[in-house]
Amino acid sequence: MKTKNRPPRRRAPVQDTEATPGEGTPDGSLPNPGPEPAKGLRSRPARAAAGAPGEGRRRRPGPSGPGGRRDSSIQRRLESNERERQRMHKLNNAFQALREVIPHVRADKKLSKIETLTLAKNYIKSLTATILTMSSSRLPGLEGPGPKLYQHYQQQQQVAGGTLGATEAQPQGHLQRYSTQIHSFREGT
DNA sequence: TAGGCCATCTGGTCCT
DNA sequence: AGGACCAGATGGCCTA
Repeated sequence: MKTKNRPPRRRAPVQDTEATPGEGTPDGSLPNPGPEPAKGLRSRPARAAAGAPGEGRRRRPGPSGPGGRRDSSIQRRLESNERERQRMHKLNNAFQALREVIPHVRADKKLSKIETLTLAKNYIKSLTATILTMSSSRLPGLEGPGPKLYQHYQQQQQVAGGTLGATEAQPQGHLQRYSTQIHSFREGT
């Protein structure tokens, strides 16, 4: 298993190998805003540096076509890139916040995104199972939140799709699955 | 070196 | 119309 506690990386500022030095990239984070002859997709300098290996994999040119982009179009694209970056940063912040509330063993190792989501899902399920167990045991056989909660839970499980296995449909299954998963992460599998 | 994970760019589509 | 969202593509970093 690999560790994922790398320090946060930031992609090296794009320095267009094709762009004329001194042009564009006002903050270093922008790609070749220069007069790129608009292959539509050739904005990544590394791509060009790599000799455009995926010639056939290129996406088709944008609406502007092979004729090149106008300055206003480039400006809009750069603004869009910046918004997308901010959006992804927010998403990553949310992932980090989620990591911090999920109990897991490998405190020294950063959970990957997929691990975070998977653990969170099973953690929620295990908490749900715990609540159901506690509430139903407190008021056994009497009208109270317990039985209703459990009925509601079962309904939700059915609505969630019949794809759930028999074990999955039972509260105890979630606890077991979650603890098993934590254990597997600890083992690094 | 291969594979996993990630950041970023980009064009298309959906939504307000 | 403009921004948000999404998915594909690509390259960098890191570990086994």
